[in-house]
Amino acid sequence: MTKILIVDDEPDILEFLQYNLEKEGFEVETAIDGEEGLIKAHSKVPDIVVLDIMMPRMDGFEVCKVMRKDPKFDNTIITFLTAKDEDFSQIAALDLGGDDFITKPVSPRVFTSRIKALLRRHRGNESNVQDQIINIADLVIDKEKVLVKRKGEKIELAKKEFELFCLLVEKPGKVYTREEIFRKVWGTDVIVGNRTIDVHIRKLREKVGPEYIKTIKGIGYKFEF
Amino acid sequence: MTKILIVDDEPDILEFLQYNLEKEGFEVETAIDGEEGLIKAHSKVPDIVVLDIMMPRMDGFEVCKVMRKDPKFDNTIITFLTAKDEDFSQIAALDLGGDDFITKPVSPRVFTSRIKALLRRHRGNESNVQDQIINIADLVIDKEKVLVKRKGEKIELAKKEFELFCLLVEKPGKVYTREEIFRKVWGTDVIVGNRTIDVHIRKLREKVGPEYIKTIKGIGYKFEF
DNA sequence: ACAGAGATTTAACATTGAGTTAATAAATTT
DNA sequence: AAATTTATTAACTCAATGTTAAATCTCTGT
Repeated sequence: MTKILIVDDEPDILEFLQYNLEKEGFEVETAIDGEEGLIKAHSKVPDIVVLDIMMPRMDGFEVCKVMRKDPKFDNTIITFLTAKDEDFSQIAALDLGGDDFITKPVSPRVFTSRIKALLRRHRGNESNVQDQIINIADLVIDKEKVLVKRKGEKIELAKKEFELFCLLVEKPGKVYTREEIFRKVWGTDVIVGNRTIDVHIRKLREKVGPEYIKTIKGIGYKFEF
Repeated sequence: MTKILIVDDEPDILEFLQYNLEKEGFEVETAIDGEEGLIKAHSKVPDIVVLDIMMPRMDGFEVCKVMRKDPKFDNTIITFLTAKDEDFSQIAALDLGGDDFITKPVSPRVFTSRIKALLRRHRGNESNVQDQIINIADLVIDKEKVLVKRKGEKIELAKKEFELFCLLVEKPGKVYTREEIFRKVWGTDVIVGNRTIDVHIRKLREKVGPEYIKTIKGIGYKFEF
């Protein structure tokens, strides 16, 4: 399901856009100002954020700037809503890392088709891709690309390391016993010595940082942040 | 969808042209001066760029000159907008690698039909062609011509090589397993030995350069830049 | 149908590095 | 402090990948 966050200080517009997008099957969140927008962006990690530029408390440019610094939103499309005559803002919008801007006023048909176009352009199809990307703490784990990013910095993991890390990350806090890890990562038929996991855990701690994987002595390991 | 970028310093003209072209089903981007034009050209890689000549910050000639140096825009048509009396500029326009010029003022009907004519001349038909051209890193991949260009230099790939390369390029970063590659390039019915892919990858690295295709040991290959 | 050229596949061998082991040190529990 | 569990390190192993050349297949033009 594609998540869209709309941030605008005019309740009418919010309602109008939300109604139309939901009719098209999108999952819509709204926020009434920049600060609320940021908070919601962090909790939901939407696929697209639509930002009005002029807003109280924190304008759209600020929100975009903050978001673009956070690698958590590397896979998030940012679009601005600009009044037709604010030409200046259109340049700024792209400079700040915005992907597009939509000029107000806009018809619902144009708006939704614009959103769909953005999704098409940015990814293969408008859904079922984001599931492959886990966003947690200051990490982005992209299963399709077999890649972990920490604060935007790419970390390359070997196959087993990646599989092990995914296992732990997918249930944060859950403690996995060695037996469980062997079963799920190595499979039932392979038999390896019992120091093997330790070595992999060590490499993970070395590569992604020691703070994420915690040892529960006598039981196993867990992902924590 | 055919993408058109219009660069002009008069907002009225932008709006006027945008409105008319969008009505005809084109995807229109606009920019208010040469610099913004260049930025947008780079991010969107339009099929046609319509450049006003006299603009603040960077004039149309400059923009054209910069674009024509970049092989990324080899498949982009550049058209100038000139005032009726500026004969001198019409010559210059073509010398600089422009494909056509349109004299202002212009009626919407004339303008859109002119654009369509350019598309017809330059390619088969007015749509569904540009999708066949992928622009990434310093590569241009033209599916119709079955041709890869690196920094403007032509690289001829054999059929299978080309198909394999396209597969990887179309989702940059995504790691394709050997099984996936076999299924998508060779099809389900053909069975070939397991060194076949390696040999093709080797040839690709030899022809287009070793830096684009990366091996993820134990998993597969990915395109990266 | 045939020759020739190029594309594709196979096979044989070389190389690499992920995964494992084993030996030892450190930490924690009893 | 003895026992148990985990961490660390470096060396080793082998399956996966890289490389090369030769064999086969597929076109294309005559």
